[in-house]
Amino acid sequence: MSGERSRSLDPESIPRHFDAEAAEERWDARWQQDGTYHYDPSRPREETFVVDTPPPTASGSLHLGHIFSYTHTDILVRYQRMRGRNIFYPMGWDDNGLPTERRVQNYYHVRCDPGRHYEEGLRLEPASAKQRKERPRQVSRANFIELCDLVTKEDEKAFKSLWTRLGLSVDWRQEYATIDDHCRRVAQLSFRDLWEKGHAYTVHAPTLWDVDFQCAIAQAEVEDREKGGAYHDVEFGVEGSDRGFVISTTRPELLPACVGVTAHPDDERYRDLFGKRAVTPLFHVPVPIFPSEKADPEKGTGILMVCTFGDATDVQWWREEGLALRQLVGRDGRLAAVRFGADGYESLKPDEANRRYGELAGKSVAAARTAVVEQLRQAEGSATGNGPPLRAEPRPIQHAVKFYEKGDRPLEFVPTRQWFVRLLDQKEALLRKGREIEWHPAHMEKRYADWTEGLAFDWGISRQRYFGVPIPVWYPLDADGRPDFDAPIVAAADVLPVDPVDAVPPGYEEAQRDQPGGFRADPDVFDTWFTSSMTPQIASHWALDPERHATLFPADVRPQGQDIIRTWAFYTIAKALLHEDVIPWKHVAVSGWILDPDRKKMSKSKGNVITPMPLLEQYTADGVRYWAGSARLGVDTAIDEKVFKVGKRLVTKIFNASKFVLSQTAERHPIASELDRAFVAELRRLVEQATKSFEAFDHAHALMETESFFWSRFTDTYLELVKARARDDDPAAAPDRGSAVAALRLGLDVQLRLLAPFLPYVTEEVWSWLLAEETGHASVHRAPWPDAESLAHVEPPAGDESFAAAVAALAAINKAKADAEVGMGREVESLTLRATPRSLANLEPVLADVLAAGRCLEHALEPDDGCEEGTFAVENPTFAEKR
RNA sequence: AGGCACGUAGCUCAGUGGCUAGAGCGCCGCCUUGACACGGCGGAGGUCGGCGGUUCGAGCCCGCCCGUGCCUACCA
Repeated sequence: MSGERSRSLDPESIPRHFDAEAAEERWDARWQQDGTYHYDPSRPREETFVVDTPPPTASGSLHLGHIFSYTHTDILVRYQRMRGRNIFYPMGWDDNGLPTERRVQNYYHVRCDPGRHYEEGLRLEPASAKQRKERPRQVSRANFIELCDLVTKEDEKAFKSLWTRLGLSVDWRQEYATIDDHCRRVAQLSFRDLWEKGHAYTVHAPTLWDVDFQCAIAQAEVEDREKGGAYHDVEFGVEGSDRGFVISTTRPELLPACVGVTAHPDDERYRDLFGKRAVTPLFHVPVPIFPSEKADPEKGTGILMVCTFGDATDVQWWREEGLALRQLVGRDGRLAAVRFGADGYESLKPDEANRRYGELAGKSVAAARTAVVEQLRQAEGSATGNGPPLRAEPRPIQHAVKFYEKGDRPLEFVPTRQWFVRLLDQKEALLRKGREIEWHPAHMEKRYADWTEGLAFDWGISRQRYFGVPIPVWYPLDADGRPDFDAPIVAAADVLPVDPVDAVPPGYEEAQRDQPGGFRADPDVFDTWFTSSMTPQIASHWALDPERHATLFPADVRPQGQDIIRTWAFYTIAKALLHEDVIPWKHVAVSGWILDPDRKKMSKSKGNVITPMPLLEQYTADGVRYWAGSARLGVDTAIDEKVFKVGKRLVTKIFNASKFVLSQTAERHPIASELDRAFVAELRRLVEQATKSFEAFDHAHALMETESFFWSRFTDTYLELVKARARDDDPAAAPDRGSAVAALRLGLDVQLRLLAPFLPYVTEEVWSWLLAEETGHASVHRAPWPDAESLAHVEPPAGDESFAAAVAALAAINKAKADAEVGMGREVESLTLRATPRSLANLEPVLADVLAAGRCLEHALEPDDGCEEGTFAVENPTFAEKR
């Protein structure tokens, strides 16, 4: 050896405490400036790792759930980056949809009128109190979208600053918003492709309808809510007979919309009625009585009325039995004005029917219900002539009612014209694709499969909203001005994105808009999922840049929450299937829920949302990331401040231990002492385990193993054991000292790399002190992930047990000091170590380090076969006086 | 009602059929040590939800039950 000394850190140059907030700001700026997280488009697909980042709802509130799942993704990404992968990690903003619409309507006091044309240069100020009292200003869809853009830009800033503070290693050059031109183009191209392939169709049919938003809803947006209701027992008559029967209904207001009556074919009570006609009370409408397997003899009275439309089964019966259509509930949720006795509204007593219905028309569903019940109660003479048609007072029940997930009133089935994507004929293919994808945890695939198997409707993709991607379609109008829905004009690929309200279809002129013989624009927009189901293709520039698409699609991983498996994951898989018959990504990583300390799911409606910034300030970004990183994928996790605290403690410990290790200096010598070689062997096992865990998408396990090693194998043990040797000034001890300093530094280097994906700030901070220069890797986040190979230059230890023996012997000495209630720094004048001969043999090559760490002056060894293998007992210790 | 997951120390969680079931926090006691008192050392703390089965051996596998969460179904 040349006598050259290792470079070292002047501990005086390092602040006493780690200023995390300053470090976060400094490193965020530095990473941006250096392009540390930039994607390199020149590298091939095999070296690239593509993340299909969830675009957060820009107008949504920030809460801890965001931190949780996005941190999981970032940890995985940072690991892959250190493995040498070229990371494609974009960020999108999901800004179209209802939440933004509502905010913009309030903020500017405007309403969107899709029939209007774009006003160039329209600039609005936030509405004043005076303006709010006036009628809202009507603006075109394009202007409305501009306003939405303005508002969401602010929300995006808030998210971006949170993501930056949290240390997400996103490439901010790859940013998109689901309403921007590029996303609109991709969504409309998607529609074109589906139309050309025959997967998209338009039809006028009963559809799930929200009466407040006056908008169609897809199956995936429906949720059940337990609501109070009541069974109303209502007597019906039988045509040409003095018989009657009683049905039980929870929706008496639909009585005037009754178009049939059904019971189970085997039900003895009603068998003789099949084929006859029932007569409804109050309205005296004769309706067919037919048998149906779907009627449950156990429910209610076993016989029930079929209305247009009370529920999904009514829609089915209506189709299968060819029943009449009496659509009373309108798009606004109020009963329409109709006349009984007129075409399609047969009644045996039209005058009475119209008198009664006149009291209902124009009423909301709820108000009509009250009114009908009163009529049923008051009406004279039931069919059988014994009392009013309401045979008993309503019996309250609790039952599930379908709601739009963002809605306030129950959904209705209303016949409207909508666009659909055929999915029912794709179930098998969808299930196959689901099985091709690797789900983490694996059981999440079952959720997807369950949903897919339970699919009851095709995907309704048109929405009667404004802030969304317009459906790029016009309809030709015939000589009477009626649209031909069977021959839609779909905009050509090269004019996209297009708003058909402003653009004119080929072969027409603007003057022909809405004129007989002219054309009419489709005023609707796509379901927001229609766009967000394209996030992998949005990033890869599908259908626009084949070369980029080939490099970035399919993606490697889709991180997401379990609540949107049936929407985002499902629709994304469907789109990739329908467009290119491929899977959109190889892996899905599903994060669990955040639960509040009472184990309730955190949600805005429960009011138990925790905002992340105060936690970041109190526990540092690394501390918060530690909390997220310690939770496995798919496992629901309670918010527990203890865990944040532990994370912060780990950050502090890393800071202090690094300061110590890097300030040691010695002549350069190879790692040759037994304890040092034994430590490196332990380190090597850790590297193998952590790598294996990461490869299995188990970041939490990798963190646990690394953290546990750091405390119990490094700072509490190895570091204490070599401390004295690392500072030994005796020239004869130079090789041993050099070995110690080299091993300490290697140990720190490796552990910093293993912890870097979890704790990017503190690891980068201490890395920058010395290791950046020594290793030639300016950022620990671009340094290679350690592997067994990188530790192969250190000779394996002579014995497998020497490290464990050293740790156990030191623990025994520590315990002797604790028992004697003296400090760990106290010198031991003499002691006897008793252990099995084998344990003593294991201890022999590392004994000097143990005695130095225990500050033992005189010692004796006592072989004893009676001892437990691997343990040491300290006997007759005598302690020096306190210095 | 069906499905999936979970149930381990006071709390939060590890645990690959194989020694006496682990960690951290919290609790108790002790220690100013030279990287760190934002620290260290030691200790107490368990019927692994219950019952049965398979096995030489079960926290782990199988069956039933109880509890929790979620998904799906349930609107007459």
